[in-house]
Amino acid sequence: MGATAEHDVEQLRARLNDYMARHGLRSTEQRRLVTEMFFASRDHLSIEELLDRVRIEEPRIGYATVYRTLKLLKDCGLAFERHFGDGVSRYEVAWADEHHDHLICTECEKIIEFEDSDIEELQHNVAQRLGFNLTRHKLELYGICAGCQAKE
Amino acid sequence: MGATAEHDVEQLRARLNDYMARHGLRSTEQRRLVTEMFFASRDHLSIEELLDRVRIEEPRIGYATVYRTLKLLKDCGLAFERHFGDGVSRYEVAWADEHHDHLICTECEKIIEFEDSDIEELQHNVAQRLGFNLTRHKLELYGICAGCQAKE
DNA sequence: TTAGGTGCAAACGTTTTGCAACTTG
DNA sequence: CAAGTTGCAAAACGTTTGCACCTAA
Repeated sequence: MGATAEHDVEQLRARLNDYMARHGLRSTEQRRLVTEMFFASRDHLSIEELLDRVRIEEPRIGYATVYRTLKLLKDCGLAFERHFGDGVSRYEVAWADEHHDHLICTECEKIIEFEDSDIEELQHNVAQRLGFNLTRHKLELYGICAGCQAKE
Repeated sequence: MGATAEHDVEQLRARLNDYMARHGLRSTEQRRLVTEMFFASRDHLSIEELLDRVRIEEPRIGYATVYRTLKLLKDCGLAFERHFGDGVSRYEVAWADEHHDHLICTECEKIIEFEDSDIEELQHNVAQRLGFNLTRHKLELYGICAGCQAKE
């Protein structure tokens, strides 16, 4: 755990607990384990990848639990679900202080995250012009990364 | 068929025939039917919707054929595959002279297409800055459309 | 004590594949 | 006639669900 660029995990826990309390949901051992593992992840995890990590600590967890827990996190806005072309759903933590889009290399599958507030502003303009009240967006750029360009 | 805003279907056929010739693929009755129905579509078709349309003309076509034909069209760059959140893949024609993104109402599922060259320019800037050679992108804006806002 | 959660396995819906029969070039 | 294509049905895939048992509050 470095000292820089830490996100506020405590805030996520608080938001989750709040949501669970409001909905009469319970804080179980499995749920805590799955959410903590998820909050600690830095990637775009598939259910299976997350399950693998969780099972290191508690091998008896079934994957229905992971599905259900991620659905919960999605519902309370703490996880985003992404689809990058292969058949699987991937999830990433919805940090309160961060929004980013994705730049994906179609050769090596590397995924770079970026933020561009100019683009976001233009998106809001477009939506407004067409009468929409914008809630979220998804921007994915596909191309060949510098490394793969050099290899060719 | 109106006189305005016609796309060049002939060009699509030429590109397809070229691709098939280069890869030793054959022009069958089914393939022609599926591709023509697809080229004539204006929407984001699911496999099932396309199959329904095709079966009006030729009821004996199986859906594996439609899947395989759309994979072919995808491979030669004449069709784009889209995922809008429900489980199904949707396809749209990759017109050479057109590019657009999507604005999706999360209430009524209405999909509006738009183009914004300013956004596209910024996308290219971002990609360039990160060393990528951009080949395509996907931008989806989600929100509530004017009609659904009024209803609430 | 009871509403909610878990783990398993079966069910689900979409997509892919193996194969024998058929077509295209 | 050789190689590609089709239609069917079965398999595969990721995901969801029903249920009996368990557990947090």
